[in-house]
Amino acid sequence: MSSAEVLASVDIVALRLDCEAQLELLVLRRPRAPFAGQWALPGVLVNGRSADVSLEAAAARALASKARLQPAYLEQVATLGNAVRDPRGWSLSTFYLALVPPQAQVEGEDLRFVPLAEVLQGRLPLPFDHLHLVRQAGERLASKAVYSGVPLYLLEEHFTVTEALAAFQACIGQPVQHTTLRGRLERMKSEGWILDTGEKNQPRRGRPQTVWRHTPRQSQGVFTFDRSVLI
Amino acid sequence: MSSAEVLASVDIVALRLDCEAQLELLVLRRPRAPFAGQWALPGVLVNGRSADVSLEAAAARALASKARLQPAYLEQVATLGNAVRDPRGWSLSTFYLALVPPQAQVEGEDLRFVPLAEVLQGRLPLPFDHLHLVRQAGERLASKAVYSGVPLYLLEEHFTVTEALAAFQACIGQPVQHTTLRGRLERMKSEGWILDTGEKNQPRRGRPQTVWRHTPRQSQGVFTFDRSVLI
DNA sequence: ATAATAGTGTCTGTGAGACATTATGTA
DNA sequence: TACATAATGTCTCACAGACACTATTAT
Repeated sequence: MSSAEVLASVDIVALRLDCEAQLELLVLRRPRAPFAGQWALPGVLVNGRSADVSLEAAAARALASKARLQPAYLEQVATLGNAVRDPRGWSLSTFYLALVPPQAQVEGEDLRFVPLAEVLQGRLPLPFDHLHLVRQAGERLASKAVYSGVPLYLLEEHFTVTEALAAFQACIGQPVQHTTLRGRLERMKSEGWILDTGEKNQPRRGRPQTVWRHTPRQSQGVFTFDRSVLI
Repeated sequence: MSSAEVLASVDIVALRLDCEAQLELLVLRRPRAPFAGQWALPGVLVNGRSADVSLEAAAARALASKARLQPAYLEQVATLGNAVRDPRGWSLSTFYLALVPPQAQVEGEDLRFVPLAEVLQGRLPLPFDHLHLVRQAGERLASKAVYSGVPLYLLEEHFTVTEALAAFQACIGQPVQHTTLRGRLERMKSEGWILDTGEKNQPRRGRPQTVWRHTPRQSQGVFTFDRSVLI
C-alpha cells in the first residue's frame, strides 16, 4: 500500500486571560504557503518523518517550538477532516485546546495574542477553517467550565476568588454568583485540589483577599462537580 | 510538498444491547493484512482517493458498507496517533462511538456482535490498539449517560421505563433508581424529547407499562440534564 | 466617616437518594 | 387469592440562586 494522500496536522487553540480577564487567542504569522504571512493557529504537520512519538507529543511540540509555551492544560478537542478545508487537498486537523497562564511573554514579530472576541466576531480573519476550530474549542471550554474546575488553569498557581470568578465568567460567557464559586472552591479544597495558603492579598482598597493555591492531583486533571452551574 | 507518510483511518465502536440488556460490540473479520482473519473494529482508510467528503461521511461509510448499519447515534470520540499502533508505520485513527438499535440483523460469517464485557476483560483480543479505542468509547458513553439522554439511542423508538432503566444501567455500569429515571423522562417529555404514546405494554405478569416514544428534536442531539445522576 | 472590596448567612427551589405505598395486571 | 411488576408519594439532603448582611482595608 502506498502512503495515503492525506495531509494530517495538529493545530492549537491556545487561550489565556489578559489583564482585564478577557480571553485571548494565540496566533502566528504563517511562514509558508498557503496563506503565507497571514495570522493563523499554530500547528505542525504530522507524518512519519517528524520525530513525534504521538499526537499529544506533536501538540506539545507545536506549542513549544513555535511559541516557547508550555500549557497548564492541554486537551484534544476533535478532528476535522474533509476535502475542501485545505487548498492542497484532503486534510485532517486534530486540534487541541491549550490553556496558558496569564502574562506569558510571547509578543514578537510573528507571534501574538489577540482578543478571542475579535476573532469570533470575524473582525480578525483566520485562514482555512481555523475560525471553526476556535469556535469548537471555545464551546468545549465553556461547557466544561460549568461543571468543572478547568478555568483555574488560566490562572497563576496562586489565585484569589475574584480572579477565579473572572476566569469562570470569561470561559462561560455568563455571570457567576461568587457565593456559588466559593462553595465550589470549598469542595475542591476538601478534596485536595486547591489549598488555602493562609496568605492575604491586599487590593488597592478594601478587605484583603484569601490567596488560594491550585494543586491538581494528577497533572492536567480536572475536578468535576456533579452539578452544572445553572444558567 | 509530497504527500505525508501517515496512515489515516476511521474506526467505529458500534454498540447495541442484547436481549438481556448487556452491551455488545460490533466486530468484523479483517479481510486483509495486517491481522487478516482476526476480529477487529470496522474501519476505513481515509485518503484523497476515497470519495468521502468528510470524516463524518467516512464514518457513516464504514458502518454502511461493512455492516449495512445505520446508527441511531454517531459521535466522534477522539483521535489516537502514534508511531507504534500500526505495524505499517505512523498512523492515526479517528474513532467514533455508534449506537445502534437492538436486534439489528447483521450476523454473518465475518461480522458479528460480541459481548462488550468479554472484550474489555481481554477474553476476546482485538488487534492494533482497538481495545484502547473501545475502552475510551465506553468511558465516553458512561460519562455521558449520567447527565444526558444518550442511552435512549440504544432502544427502539418506542420504549418502556424498564427498558430505559436497563439501558442507562448498562451504559453507566451502576444501578440507577427508577424514580430518578422517571423524573428525568418527565422532564424530557416536557421539553419535547420524548412523548407518552398513551399505549400500554403488557409484560408477562404485572401492571401494564407506559410506552414512551423517543422523538429527538434535531437528529442525534442529546438532552442534557443539569445534574449528574449521583453515584 | 465613607467607599470599596471580601466574605458569610439565610431562605428558596430543584432534583437526586432511599424507601414505603399504591395500582394493575397474570396465574 | 397470591404474586409480580409498574407507578406514585414522601422525606431527606446537597447545592445553586438570590440577596442581605458583616468584615476589613484605604482614603
